[in-house]
Amino acid sequence: MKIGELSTRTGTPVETIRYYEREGLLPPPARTAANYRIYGEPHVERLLLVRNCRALDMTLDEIRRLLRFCDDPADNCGEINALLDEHIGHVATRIAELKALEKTLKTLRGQCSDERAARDCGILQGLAAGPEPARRDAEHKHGLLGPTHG
Amino acid sequence: MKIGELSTRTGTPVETIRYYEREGLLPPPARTAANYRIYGEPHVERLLLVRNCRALDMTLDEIRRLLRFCDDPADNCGEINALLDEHIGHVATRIAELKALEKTLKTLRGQCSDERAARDCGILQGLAAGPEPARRDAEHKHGLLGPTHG
DNA sequence: TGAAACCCTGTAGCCGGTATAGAGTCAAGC
DNA sequence: GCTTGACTCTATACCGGCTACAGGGTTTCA
Repeated sequence: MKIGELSTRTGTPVETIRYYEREGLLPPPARTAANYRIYGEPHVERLLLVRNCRALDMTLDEIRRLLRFCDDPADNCGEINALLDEHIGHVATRIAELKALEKTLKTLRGQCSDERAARDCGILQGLAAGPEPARRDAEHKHGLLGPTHG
Repeated sequence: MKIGELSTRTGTPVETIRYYEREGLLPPPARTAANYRIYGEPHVERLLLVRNCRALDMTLDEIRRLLRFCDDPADNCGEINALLDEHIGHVATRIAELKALEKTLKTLRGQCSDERAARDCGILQGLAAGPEPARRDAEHKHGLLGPTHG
């Protein structure tokens, strides 16, 4: 099948498929005389595996590590377990961070209920003062967990 | 004060300060004869406000909208309240998404407890099958809320 | 035969920075 | 007055994970 069919069968944009190939997540497929990529069932399976992992918010690097085991199915799977544990840790950490954030935001929101002149707005004052002074110095590193906004 | 002092006083890397200036979050400061940026107290306050907002995971665009009210303090602050409500909504949505993710990941993790050959690993099998088939078609758009990993 | 739909490569953009290269400037010590 | 080192400047490239072109070539179907 050509790339368009692989795209519809996996729900993956064509450009993303080519991107994954460049990134080494999909092996370079055979080509027709006109240089069109030609895929088979194994490619479908591998791409679906990649997309499932992405839906679980794994990085491409984590996925690359996982795919090594598809290529060497005799290897001990301990690393898979470790990788998943690590990833679950990432997600849990991020949830905790966001919950703290939500609390701060709600407190801040409570400082101004009605509509006033901006200079009297408790929210703006709260933001200028610093909602959580301790956070400021803390380098604010998410580690592998990025911000909420893209 | 020069940019280095503004940097240490606000815990903001020098490059980031220049970046904020380019992005219109900080006004272009006065310059010395040697073209060095010179800042005063108002710059410190404004930069701290920006950094506080970033610590709350607001986008630079949201912060720009907020800063308009610092520049026009007589304006009605209704939009500030709306902006914050919207942002709280973003965060709440992302928390819900991550909790669902965490659940899926934990279920998946439960499929392989001991160390076996990768071909027999329940996790890898679960990933190949697709942990949550319904998600696959759903375009998987986070809206304004990005992935967990940076 | 000709138009539409597909495919190719290459490049640039998104966000919020971070990290360089290469040059200029300033303060302190000798 | 001269050197050393810390600071500053601009400009540019890079990160992840795509997405969106531009400018071509190919296939398919009427």
